[in-house]
Amino acid sequence: MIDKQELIFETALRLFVSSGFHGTPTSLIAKEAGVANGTLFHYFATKEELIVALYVKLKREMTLHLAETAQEGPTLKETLKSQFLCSLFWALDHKDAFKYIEQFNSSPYMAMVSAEIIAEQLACILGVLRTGIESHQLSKMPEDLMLSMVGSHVYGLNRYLISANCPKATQHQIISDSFEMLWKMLT
Amino acid sequence: MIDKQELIFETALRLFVSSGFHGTPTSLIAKEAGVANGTLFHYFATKEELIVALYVKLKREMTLHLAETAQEGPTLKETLKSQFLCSLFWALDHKDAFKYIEQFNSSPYMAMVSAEIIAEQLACILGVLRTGIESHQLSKMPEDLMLSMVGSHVYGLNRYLISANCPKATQHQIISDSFEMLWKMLT
DNA sequence: TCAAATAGAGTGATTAGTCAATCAATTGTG
DNA sequence: CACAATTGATTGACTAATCACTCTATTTGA
Repeated sequence: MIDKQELIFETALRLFVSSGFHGTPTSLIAKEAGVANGTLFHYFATKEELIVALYVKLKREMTLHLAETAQEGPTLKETLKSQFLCSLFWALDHKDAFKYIEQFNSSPYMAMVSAEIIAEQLACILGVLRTGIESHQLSKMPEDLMLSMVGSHVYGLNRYLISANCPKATQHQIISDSFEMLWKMLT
Repeated sequence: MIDKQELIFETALRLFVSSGFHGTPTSLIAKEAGVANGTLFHYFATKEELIVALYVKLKREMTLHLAETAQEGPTLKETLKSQFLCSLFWALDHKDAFKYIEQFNSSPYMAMVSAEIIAEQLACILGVLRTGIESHQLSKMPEDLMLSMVGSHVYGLNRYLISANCPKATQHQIISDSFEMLWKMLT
């Protein structure tokens, strides 16, 4: 038996990214997912609930992947680099997911995500940064500011990689170089 | 005589930022702007046209402000710093405009803005970066990548400043420090 | 006098969400 | 094992409301 909820999620992701929240009616999502209109509302009470649930799901998947894949290195720098690389590789493998997260982040729907959920996503990287600041390996600055800087760096680099569409080897080189830039910036 | 078009722009900005594109009907924009429904469509043929026109207008204002305010310094670093500071001060003074631009940037409406318009906005900063790369004062890397990095840095810092809501003096210190970080990263 | 600006009621299409009716799977019972 | 009983998933026609946009009449200003 196919998982209809998952089907709805996948279809919604694709449509929301290509046509926006407004531009995709729930009826179309249901149709393209091959389920009945009512089924969608069996799983999600409102369209808004679907939009938010999809965001939380994608973030969870990203965080989970990071937790499973990123290696704890012998030095702080290597640990951070591993997280950096894993995040970017995940994003490159999940372009739609990444676009959706960005779109959602700067939309008013973002206000509907509880602080706990947000904190849950950041815990992993926050731990590393905090250690770095405390041990004076990283510049002393507000945690949130550093989080914001690192986050923006990752997002910006990813946007470039998606738009530039260069070969894999070049991509890896750029990602690696970018990490060095980031590291120089943080220390 | 009050400028109704400007009134519509201001109201639309406020409502779109607080409720999103979908969440704000044109009828509400007209009502809150104190004009008739038909007047809105006298100035903008469609809702989409209003959304895009508002974006272009805000970007123009931002670019114009930068062109008027940023100083050409004796060194490349000082020129760049001036642009950096001016951008951030403008953003702090126009929080809604900044949020709107972000929201628009990562929405499918962005695809409706012509390449020329986008290039027009970037010309100013691009000139400085290009000079820097050519004169080997900045690291050698793709122009677009550097643009993306600088842009993200500005956006990320601004998001932090808006959320942290610290006193003016602290803000200025953080902005100044952040520029040093950015400079370290680029060289 | 005329064109542009403004008004606001009206319209047709769309859409989020409902609901009553099946269907499939599981569980309880003699 | 047979066979109700129960539960939750699924359907798709339906509706009430909304919304983008139109139309026509009126006003304004040069």
